[in-house]
Amino acid sequence: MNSSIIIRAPLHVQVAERLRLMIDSGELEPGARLNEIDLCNTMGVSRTPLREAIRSLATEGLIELQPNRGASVSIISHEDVSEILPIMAALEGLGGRLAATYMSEEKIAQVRKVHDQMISHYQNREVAEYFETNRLIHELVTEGSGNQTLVDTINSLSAKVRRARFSAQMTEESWAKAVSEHEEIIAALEAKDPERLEAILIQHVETKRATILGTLEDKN
Amino acid sequence: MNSSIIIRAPLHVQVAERLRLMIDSGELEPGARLNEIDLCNTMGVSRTPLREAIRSLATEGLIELQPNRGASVSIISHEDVSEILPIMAALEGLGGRLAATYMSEEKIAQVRKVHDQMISHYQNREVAEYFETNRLIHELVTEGSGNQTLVDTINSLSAKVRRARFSAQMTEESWAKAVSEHEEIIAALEAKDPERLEAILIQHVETKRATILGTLEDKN
DNA sequence: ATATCGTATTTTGTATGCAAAATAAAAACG
DNA sequence: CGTTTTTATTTTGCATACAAAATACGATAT
Repeated sequence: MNSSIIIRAPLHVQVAERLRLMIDSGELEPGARLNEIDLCNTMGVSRTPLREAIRSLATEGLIELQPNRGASVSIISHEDVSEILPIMAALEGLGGRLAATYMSEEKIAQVRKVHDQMISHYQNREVAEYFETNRLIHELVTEGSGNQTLVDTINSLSAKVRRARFSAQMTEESWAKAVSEHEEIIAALEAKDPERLEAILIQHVETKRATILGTLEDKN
Repeated sequence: MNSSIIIRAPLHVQVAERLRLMIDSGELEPGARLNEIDLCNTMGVSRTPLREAIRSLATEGLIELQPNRGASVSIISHEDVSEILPIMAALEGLGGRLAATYMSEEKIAQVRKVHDQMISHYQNREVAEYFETNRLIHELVTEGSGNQTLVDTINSLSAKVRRARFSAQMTEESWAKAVSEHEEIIAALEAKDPERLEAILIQHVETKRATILGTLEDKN
């Protein structure tokens, strides 16, 4: 009885993941057309699984389909970000409220640990590491809600906003504000104060909104 | 110059729509396996577009994929509904808040009209018509937010909950409560009171949750 | 030189074919 | 008989082939 059977994911799933990565990393820029044959060659697969993957990403909204004209990486506009952020605020707020209620001590301690790392990265001005730990904290808090549908929904929206690439434009001032809000987040979480955590997280997204919309170049 | 070119949707889109309809109507029951060849025959298309459509619906969550074992209509569990409804509450609340702020007088009047129809259907105990007008009101309010991403997100979640088919179990009491909440919804909208509309809509979903979870049979 | 038309090439859309995996059926064994 | 093993059938996964649409190119006319 071998219970550890290796089930390798179907090609269309692997391809979808790889495409997602290429889009997220910027290797495939917004607006870039996806030539099926080229992608098939670089990935070493046939068009069938590639096209299936493209359809998936299209329903996720990462890719746009034009009949008989192929697919292209969807362009995230100023307006899109304006629409998405209020939704994320509401959802992160909900996530925080639930997390403050249901999260275990161990998980909270883990968030605290990552939080301290993030502060350290902030002090050392290690931008990439800061953003990664920042992202991880939000992920951990959201997961702390115990609501997987919520996690998935937020991740889907978050992936779109991330592609706007506003990060570089962050000022010293807005950065400091974000960090101070994070101090409040961890405090509310440790105090297990749902209403407070919800309010802070909503405010936090509002700060993010101000930062992004102040600097985002609309390429439409 | 013919500017009204008829662009017929790609087969995989048509197939996806048809599958969505079959799932929503119950023609394809939760858990039902999707035999590719059978579906190809009934729809008169080849496996390629069918499979592309299946992949799309899978990423939407309407269908579940098992590697080498095909696709089946995903089963909406008690737990899924418990996860989705708080999210819908937050999002409908947000939608209402925005709608109360931005919705035009004309649009509000339109909602009032449908609301009055709904009340009439309620009084005549016309269940199907009641549910349809009810759904339409929520759709109009959400659309009144002017946030298309929000509309799409809510619709996607709503489609999943709808498949739980709890409607028949609605009691006279919970029905009356839902109607009375709708009176408050229309009042808050006409009064253009964002906070109040948000609060009522959140409460309204909570009422729905109580109704559903009290009656939903978990088939897992 | 520019514009327009027609042709060639590329690219996408759909169907089909083959291989591998899973399921069902049948045979062999206890 | 029931259980396992073997074989056959079905079903899915992936690749390829062909058709239709779109794009690129070039020739012709103005």
